[in-house]
Amino acid sequence: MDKAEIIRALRELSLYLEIDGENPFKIRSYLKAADTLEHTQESIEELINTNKLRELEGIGEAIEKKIISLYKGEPVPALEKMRNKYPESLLSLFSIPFLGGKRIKVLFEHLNIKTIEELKNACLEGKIANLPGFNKKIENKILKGVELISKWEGFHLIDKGYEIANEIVNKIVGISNIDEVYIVGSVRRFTETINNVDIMVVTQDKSEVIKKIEKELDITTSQKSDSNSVEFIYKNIKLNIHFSEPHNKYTKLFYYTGSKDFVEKYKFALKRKGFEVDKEFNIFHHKNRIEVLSENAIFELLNEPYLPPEVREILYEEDILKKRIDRLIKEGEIKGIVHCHSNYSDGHNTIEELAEYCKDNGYEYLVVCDHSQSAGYAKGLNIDTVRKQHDEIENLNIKLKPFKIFKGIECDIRLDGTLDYPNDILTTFDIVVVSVHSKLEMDENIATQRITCAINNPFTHILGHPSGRLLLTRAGYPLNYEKIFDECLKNNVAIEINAQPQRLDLDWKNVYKGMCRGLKFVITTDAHDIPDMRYLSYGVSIARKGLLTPEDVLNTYPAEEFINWFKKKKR
DNA sequence: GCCGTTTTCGGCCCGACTGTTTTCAGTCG
Repeated sequence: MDKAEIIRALRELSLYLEIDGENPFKIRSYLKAADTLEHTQESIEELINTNKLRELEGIGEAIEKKIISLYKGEPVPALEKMRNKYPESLLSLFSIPFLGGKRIKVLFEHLNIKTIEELKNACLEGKIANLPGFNKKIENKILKGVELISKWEGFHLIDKGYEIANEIVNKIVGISNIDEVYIVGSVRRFTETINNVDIMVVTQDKSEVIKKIEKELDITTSQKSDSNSVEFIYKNIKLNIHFSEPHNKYTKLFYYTGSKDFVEKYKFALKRKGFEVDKEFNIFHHKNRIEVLSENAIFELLNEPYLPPEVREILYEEDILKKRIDRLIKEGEIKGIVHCHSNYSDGHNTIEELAEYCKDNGYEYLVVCDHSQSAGYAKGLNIDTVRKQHDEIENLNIKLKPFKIFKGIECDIRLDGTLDYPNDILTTFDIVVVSVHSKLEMDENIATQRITCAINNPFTHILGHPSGRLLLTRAGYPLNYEKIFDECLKNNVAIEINAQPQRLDLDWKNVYKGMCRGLKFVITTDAHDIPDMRYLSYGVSIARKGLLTPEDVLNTYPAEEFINWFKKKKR
């Protein structure tokens, strides 16, 4: 087994033990060990061969033994026992809100419920309200959760899409008879979630290439196909391989990148200009096929500016789009990394390690934002720890000069809209990011009021992950965005674009709307370790989809300008 | 399960919400 599979097995075991009613600390120890392994740079081979597993936090004798067995592909008795006792499909029930190990066990033992489908039917028949640990309200909440999960079935986060798309490109690009390979579809356009990966292959020998791709990817079940595309399932994701020939690769690149509505709009515009467009997006003029030598050439036919894939959507006002399209923000323009967690709270790196990473990668500043005191689950900082952290930052600022570390905090917004520290502590931070982490079940009025109150707090600088959504897991609370945007403008508060792939919050459509109202943004990594820093590019893609330019994004500003923007605040 | 030790075993992250069981179990972040 490789490292990822071992980590999955440890987490699987912890879920089984939760159903089995084991000691909660034992359950947590497997999760902790999996977490540690995930955040360790060394390969699993190295850790085992140099006997270093036990040196890692949370890995003792028993878990070490299990990891070694898993690595060698030998059975782990504890895991085998659980797999024999409970069906594997039972674990999928953990994705439903309000279902934990205890209730899942009751469902299994009383009604033999093993799948989400069976759970849904039992809810609809009103069978679970009377079970021990359940009631009518919980039954309704579970049914609601099941319906949400079903809506997202088959969808994946964009990072998974990228990972799979790149893996496929790397695997097939060397196949003889393939001229070129492109990532197309929603992955190329950077939608936050995807339900398939689209790859376009340029070849003159389609049937031969299909066979070779099947062999290379070890997939044989071609689900359905037409003359241009073949559909497979690869690692649980729907994979479409589209084909083009060298002479029509750019029109097909445009066509398969989409979005569907965007392509339709351009097709219509071409027809209005006197061109003919066939089903495969070949373009003709007076029956003569036009040689299209780049994607840009399609835009030129319409005297339109080239639009990068991220903005090939139907949303924008034409004049706003045209004014901004040449100046869309680029990743290289980001000068400071904002909202990172250190090992003071639930991050895995020291502040110095984070700062060194930023420095080495050419950034000018870092804003450390650990969790505030009421976030006990994430080791939120009490007041003494805040002071200790500030001393450390001051010392590091002397050591690392001219690199600058700002004292930030991700401060919880409490249910009544107040912040999680008294004013005399809030005033010691350079940057206060305010976020909602708990009590998320709110209607639009309550949520808007709570967040408005936090925006109006004189110490607030940035509103963090505004919607509270976790993509494909949790919808987040509804908000009156117009009101929130206006309050931010009034109070000189910026809005975060959180680049974590499960958040991507603020949503790009709202980024566009906020930009139109004149809001300022900060693209943050919300990194909990150094590898998480790679997500910055995701945040930049969301900003580009929202048509942001560097002027709209405060962390493209040099350190002094960045911090001065917030000083305009009236206290 | 792990960890730190008074090296044999107690503590481990915890406050808040929910529904209803008026004292707590289950779940969540």
